[in-house]
Amino acid sequence: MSEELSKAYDPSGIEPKWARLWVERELYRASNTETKHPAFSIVIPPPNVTGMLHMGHMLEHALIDAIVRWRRMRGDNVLWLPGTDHAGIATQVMVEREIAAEGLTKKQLGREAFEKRVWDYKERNGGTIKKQMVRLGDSCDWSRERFTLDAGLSRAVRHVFVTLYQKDLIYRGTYIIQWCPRCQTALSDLEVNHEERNGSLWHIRYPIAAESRTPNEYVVVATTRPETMLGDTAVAVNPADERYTKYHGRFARLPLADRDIPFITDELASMEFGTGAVKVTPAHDPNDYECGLRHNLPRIEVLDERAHMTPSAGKYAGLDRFEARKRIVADLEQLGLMEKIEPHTLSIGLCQRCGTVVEPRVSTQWFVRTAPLAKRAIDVTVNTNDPAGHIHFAPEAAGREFLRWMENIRDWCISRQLWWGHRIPAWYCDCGEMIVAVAPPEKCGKCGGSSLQQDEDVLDTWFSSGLWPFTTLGWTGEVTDTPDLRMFYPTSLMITGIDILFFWVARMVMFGIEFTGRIPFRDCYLHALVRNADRQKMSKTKGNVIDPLVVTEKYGTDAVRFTLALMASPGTDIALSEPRMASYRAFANKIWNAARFLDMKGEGVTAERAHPFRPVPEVNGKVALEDAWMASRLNRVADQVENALETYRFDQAAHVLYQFVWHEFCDWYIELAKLRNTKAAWRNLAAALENTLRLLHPFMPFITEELWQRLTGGSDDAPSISLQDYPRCDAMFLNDDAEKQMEALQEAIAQIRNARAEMKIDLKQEIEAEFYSPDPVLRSRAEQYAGAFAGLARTALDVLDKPPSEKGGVLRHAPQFTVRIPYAGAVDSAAERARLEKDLAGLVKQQTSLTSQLGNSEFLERAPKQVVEGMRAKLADNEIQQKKMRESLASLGG
RNA sequence: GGGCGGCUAGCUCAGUUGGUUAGAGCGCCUGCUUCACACGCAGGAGGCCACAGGUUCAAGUCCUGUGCCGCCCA
Repeated sequence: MSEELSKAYDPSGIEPKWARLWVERELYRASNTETKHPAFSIVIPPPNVTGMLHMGHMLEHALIDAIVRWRRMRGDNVLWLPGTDHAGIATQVMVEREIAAEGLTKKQLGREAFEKRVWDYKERNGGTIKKQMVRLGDSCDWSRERFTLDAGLSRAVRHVFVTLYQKDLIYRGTYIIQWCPRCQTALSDLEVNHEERNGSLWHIRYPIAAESRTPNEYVVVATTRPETMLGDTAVAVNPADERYTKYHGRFARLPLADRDIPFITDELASMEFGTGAVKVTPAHDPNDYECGLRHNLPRIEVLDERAHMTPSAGKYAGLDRFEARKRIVADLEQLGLMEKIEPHTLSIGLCQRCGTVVEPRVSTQWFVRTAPLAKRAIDVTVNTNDPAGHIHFAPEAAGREFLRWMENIRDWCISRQLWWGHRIPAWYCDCGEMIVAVAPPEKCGKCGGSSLQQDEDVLDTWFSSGLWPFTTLGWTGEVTDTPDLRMFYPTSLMITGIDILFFWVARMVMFGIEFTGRIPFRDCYLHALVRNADRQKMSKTKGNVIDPLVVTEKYGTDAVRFTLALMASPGTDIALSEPRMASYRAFANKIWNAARFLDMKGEGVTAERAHPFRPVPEVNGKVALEDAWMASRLNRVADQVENALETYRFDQAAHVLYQFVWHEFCDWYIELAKLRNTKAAWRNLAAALENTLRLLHPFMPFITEELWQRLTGGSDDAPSISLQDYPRCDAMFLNDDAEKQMEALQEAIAQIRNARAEMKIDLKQEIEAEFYSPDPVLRSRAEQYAGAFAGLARTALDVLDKPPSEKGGVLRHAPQFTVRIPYAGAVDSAAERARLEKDLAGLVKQQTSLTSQLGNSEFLERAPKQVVEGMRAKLADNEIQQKKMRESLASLGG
């Protein structure tokens, strides 16, 4: 190691350097020809090309990168393919805003010029994500970066569209759809969020039409949307509702519109809701639309694409929908037609993108017929033998959610009235013919005319991202076999947010099976949302956003990554807080200082020597207990981390590593090495640290790289820790005896420390203690490690070969040993007594429960032998300890 | 309205197929500049595992119901 390490870890001087070098050296370039190692592939959930990374991305990337680095170190041929999404509406809105600042609208600009502006915008802002990902150390293969509007990917989109159309899995039709009056586009059902709002239920009198000849006769309809009444074309009552039987076949006079509308009988009208009579507005309500079809009702549009009243609304024409509502309600009151107004909570649909209340609207759109596609998607999740493969979801609840949605799937509206995206490959001829084709047709196949207009609309962004796992590997529809596809498809794993399970995951599965005949990924891990410390959703408007780059600068990327991994409990949102990140910055600092300590000792380790950790013996030819213990612990930890990562338990993996590094490696192994101070001690310590760094690397890539380079010196053969072997458990090194003996010694030291603290004995003061164990091996270990007691507990240990006979002082018991501190002078007998009594009470409680269980014949018969034996042993220990404690109490007097 | 998940220490969360005195981090309390680290060391306090029933020799863990919180779908 060259220059000295700073006393405190400062990530800012280290992270950018490695971030840059990892990319420059192209360390993470995947090979599509190598066959010696299994391929492991993962495609990035493409962020919005003009966006910035938020905390959710950082979580996602921390998890992906952990898996990817781990797999790579295990020797897999790993591909993490990066890229971005054109994000239709989001991007278009940004550019619209930009040109609005210049006093322009997109219509004034025209389609071509507008599209050019968006591309300009993308050029200016499109690099941010990549820069951020590089900075965070994401180990992806930048040579394979993709964008959803790349030529090949666009070709694929057209091919898929045309193919589905030919198979009648895409159709064009006029239906009622979700419409955002602000974004001026159709939306899929998924893009509408429902929210409970306090509204009103207006009870309006609809007079019976003049032919009834009964003056002032009326029915009351209850509605949450009075402004749509001008578009009513019927009043529905339930066929079973006897209250209204007399109106069957008759008409109501629609107030404010002076039209007669028929009474119809339809299940739409619930006898329990409102008055049992409902107005039917087929042009503006999905249920009414269906009802209108059943009864062949006319549709009268009274709201236009901006949700303003149309000329059909008579004197209300031109008014905004909410203003129209006010006027209509006022006018009805004026006319004495408002029976009553009840408060009512209702669920309203909001545009996912802009929050505007959406408006159901009848229009001609393109749809994907999803049911046939969903069938296979269901099968690959429930059937392990589907020829397309089997997808495994984690956490499992996500898989169940996926299934439920697939089973109730509805057709997908895919056309969007935007100018940014994949334009629908359909052309219309003046003769009325429609041509759907991958390439622009030259002339109409029916009339031969060449005046063809391409469909104005673009496709839902999720349509192209649904193809992402294979289009990014070179699939275009015409090209279906590339070296990348052969090597990396189906991809191994998808890690993405649970919030886009239906938007994206569902569509990838359907498209993947339909077009490649195989599942797009084998495993799918759905992560939860990142919230702030108060469990609030982060939002710019609330101003409670934690910016990943800000906290990364403040605490270091490794600390933030580690926090996210540790908190990624399956199915639980992450309540991210700064104190938490600070504590893992402290963890990084701890690691740093452990390495710094070794650095000061001048102990480097070469890579060869450390693979795997094989402790060198002391000069007497024996491997020291703590070295055998460390070897055992390292291998066990490697095993636990591997199991955790294989099941995507990032939290467990991180937790195990944290405990091991801090409370075993640092608290004990380093401290013992200091006391031992032999060449073997330092060499083994360095080698164990090297192993530990490799174990940590997937979670804390930067600090481990920096320290590993310093520790090993690095080399051309070993340019990065990220290309070293990941430690794996070798059962040869597992050593239960060594672990048990170390634990006993640790426990004895802890007992003495505790006693000292209770007795308030200054640490500078050395004391004496007697140690006895019935186990001769443990006695000899205690003798051998007297130095540890001296160094770590400031205690001169006297190991006895029979239980302490002297009275007085303080006795501490553990199942394996007894410790007596004959330091009578300082004993606070009242406190000691209280303590013993408390412990004793605990033991008595345990004894009671144990004896009652062991006295239960059914327990003895039914419980496994192991459990019974364990309890017997426990009871024996318990009784011995109680006896010892009673003696101690007696010796205290009083 | 339908479905799902959660409720464990002051806070955020673990807790394997039911098995012996329920764990961690942060925070809190006490004492420490012990020559890697005060982003630290040592010690400690703190829990009717939401509530009520049930199954079982044995329940934080399984079942039923209730309450509260959250999410998804309509």
